[in-house]
Amino acid sequence: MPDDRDMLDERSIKVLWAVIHSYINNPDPVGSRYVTRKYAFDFSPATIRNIMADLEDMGFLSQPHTSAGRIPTDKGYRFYVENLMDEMEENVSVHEELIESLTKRLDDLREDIYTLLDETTRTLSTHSHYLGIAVSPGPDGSTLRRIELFPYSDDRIAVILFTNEGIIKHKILKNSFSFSRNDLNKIARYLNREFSGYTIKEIRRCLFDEMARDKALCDSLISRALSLCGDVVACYGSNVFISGLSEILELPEFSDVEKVKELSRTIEDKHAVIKLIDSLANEEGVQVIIGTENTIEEMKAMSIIASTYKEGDKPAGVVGIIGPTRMDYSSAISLVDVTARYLTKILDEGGRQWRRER
Amino acid sequence: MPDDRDMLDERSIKVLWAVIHSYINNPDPVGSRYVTRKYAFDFSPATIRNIMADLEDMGFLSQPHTSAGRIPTDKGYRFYVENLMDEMEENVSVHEELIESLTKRLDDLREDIYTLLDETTRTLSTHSHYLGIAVSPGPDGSTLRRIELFPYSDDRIAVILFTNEGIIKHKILKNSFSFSRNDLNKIARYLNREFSGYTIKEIRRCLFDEMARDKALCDSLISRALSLCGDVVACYGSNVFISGLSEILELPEFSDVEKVKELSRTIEDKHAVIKLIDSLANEEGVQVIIGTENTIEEMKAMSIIASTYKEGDKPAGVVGIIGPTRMDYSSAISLVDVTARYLTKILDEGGRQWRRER
DNA sequence: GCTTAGCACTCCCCATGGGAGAGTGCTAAT
DNA sequence: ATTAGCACTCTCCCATGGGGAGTGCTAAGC
Repeated sequence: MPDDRDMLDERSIKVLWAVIHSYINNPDPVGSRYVTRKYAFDFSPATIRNIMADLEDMGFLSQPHTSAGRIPTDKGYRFYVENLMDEMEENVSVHEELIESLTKRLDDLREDIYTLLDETTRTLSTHSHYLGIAVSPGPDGSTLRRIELFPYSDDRIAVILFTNEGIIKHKILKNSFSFSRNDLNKIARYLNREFSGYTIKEIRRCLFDEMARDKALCDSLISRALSLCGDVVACYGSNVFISGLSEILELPEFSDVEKVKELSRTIEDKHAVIKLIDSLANEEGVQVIIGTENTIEEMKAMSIIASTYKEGDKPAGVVGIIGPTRMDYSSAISLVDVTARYLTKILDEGGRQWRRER
Repeated sequence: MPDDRDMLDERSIKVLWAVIHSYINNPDPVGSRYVTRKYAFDFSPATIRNIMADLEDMGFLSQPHTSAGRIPTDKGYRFYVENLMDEMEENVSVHEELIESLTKRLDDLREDIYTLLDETTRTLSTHSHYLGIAVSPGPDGSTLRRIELFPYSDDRIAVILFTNEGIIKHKILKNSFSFSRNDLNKIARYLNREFSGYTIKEIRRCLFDEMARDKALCDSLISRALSLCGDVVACYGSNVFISGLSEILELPEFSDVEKVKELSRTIEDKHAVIKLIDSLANEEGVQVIIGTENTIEEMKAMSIIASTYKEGDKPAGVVGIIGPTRMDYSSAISLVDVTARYLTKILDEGGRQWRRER
């Protein structure tokens, strides 16, 4: 909202920033006297009071009750994130430490992205003291690298799926036919030739078309191969990783048990979380969702910082931080940014040799 | 403690049972008047008071403060679990419902034990309203069914491990040699011939012996095969699944946030949980650990009901429930019992055709 | 006209204290 | 051995009131 930006003079902006800055560090309503003293304004508390009253009228601040100090509204935080954060603060890059910690913890895991993401959420949460969250690539983020088949028991076969992103999925399929190992090798070769390099989503669509079109075509091995592939690809979904509950419980926001219950119910519901995060999956760079901007009722008191990590130049999955609206946006944002870039780099190194021109 | 049993006459036992029964349903200290009325004793409150005072002297009950009612001690619960539970209560088998729910949710998952166990904890927690917990088979619970190898990239190979318990582990190994697919097939055949049917732990020991003994023997393919196998087997560990935090937060025990923090810290530490559970892994039947009997400091206020599930007749992993000491032991125990048996059955059906005589 | 000092006012927070209620232990009577 | 009666203890709840922090408004000052 560039309008808002224009509505505020230098002085108001400074006051708004001071209130938010103070409130982020300490969740007490901020009073006029405190602002003048702590932030060394050349005005008396009375002047600051007038300014704060104006800011409240404009919707940037609010009062818990008459005769308490002001606290930022979601709109206030939004303004802060968009206009104030960078210019008011020299962005201290304490991120060497983070990168070091990421490197140390993640470097061995680059072949197994699920463990990798799980560890990532741990690192995010210990560094931010909020919830760390990660979503693994879904059907349109994962590119098939290879598929392997072999007999598992008399009537079952094992399918192993490798993707460029380092995801390894296995599935045991019950099959009415019994395939010889040779058959399976042939099928695997066929599927690899046909589908590797495509995303799971593309493969799904392709299978769908193929089957619709070629019902007549009855090369039985191929049609069996396709249906096999369909079975595996059908249940391909994102995984969600969240950690740091004990971190976030330390915040005064969660001294009320009801809040804790609400939060734990929400994050136990993976579907809700995926829905929440997926809307961000196609945006570039770090996304910030503040409080009520959120779609999930139980999360209206929380903010989300998220960014996609990529495989090649295609968005794969999402990493982020969930914390209270009173969040240290500045460091949270750079934390998420650095982490997403780091994951992208890891995937890049792992996937380079495999990426296929199309 | 058979001594205790003898120390208590019929009447005292009835009172003890009444106090525990009442307290389990409602966490208020139980008074003498309440006991006489609610449990239809033929004595006056004064008599009950005397009995309760005796029970307190013997350590079965305690008072939060003078002039409050009595609450059970851990020793009281222990006595209840060992002597009173079965005889005082007709064990209502509401477990058709549970089995149905297990069947519905788990039947499709029998080939993937991790998802299976995860769902199991969910079922356990929704039925008990406590925490559901499951530990997957560790090195001495898992029997190798099959090992598969194939090239993954120039300098890496993929190893897939199947166990009788339905565990499928994959690992990407960086290797200084480059193996041809043919080599890998040979190696896999060799390893399967040599090791399938043995537990991971046995394989570890065996590898160790072999390598020590046959350092001289330098059939290079075999020695490479062994070292390959060693790499995979080395990092084989148990997984822990826990769910139902939001269930357990509903209990009045957790109206204090400190308690919640403590609990969430504890269950976030998988190592501690494994340590806690592993001690039970070799016992038969359902185990009950009450409050301070526990080794972990933060869990002294909790009880654990756990049972091993088996593969064949060998204990594989553990399932259980974690709740407050004031737990509905009776139904928790049969819940865990039924669940463990069900898992055993599923494993049995999946593994029968594969079990190998030795 | 902007700024500020002064002041009355509002509202939260917390310590205090008293009363109701529940339950006990003891004693004396049955 | 059991029980009625009673004094006593302790918690919980609520009402009360003072202290403190902060506001809004008004009128005076630059």
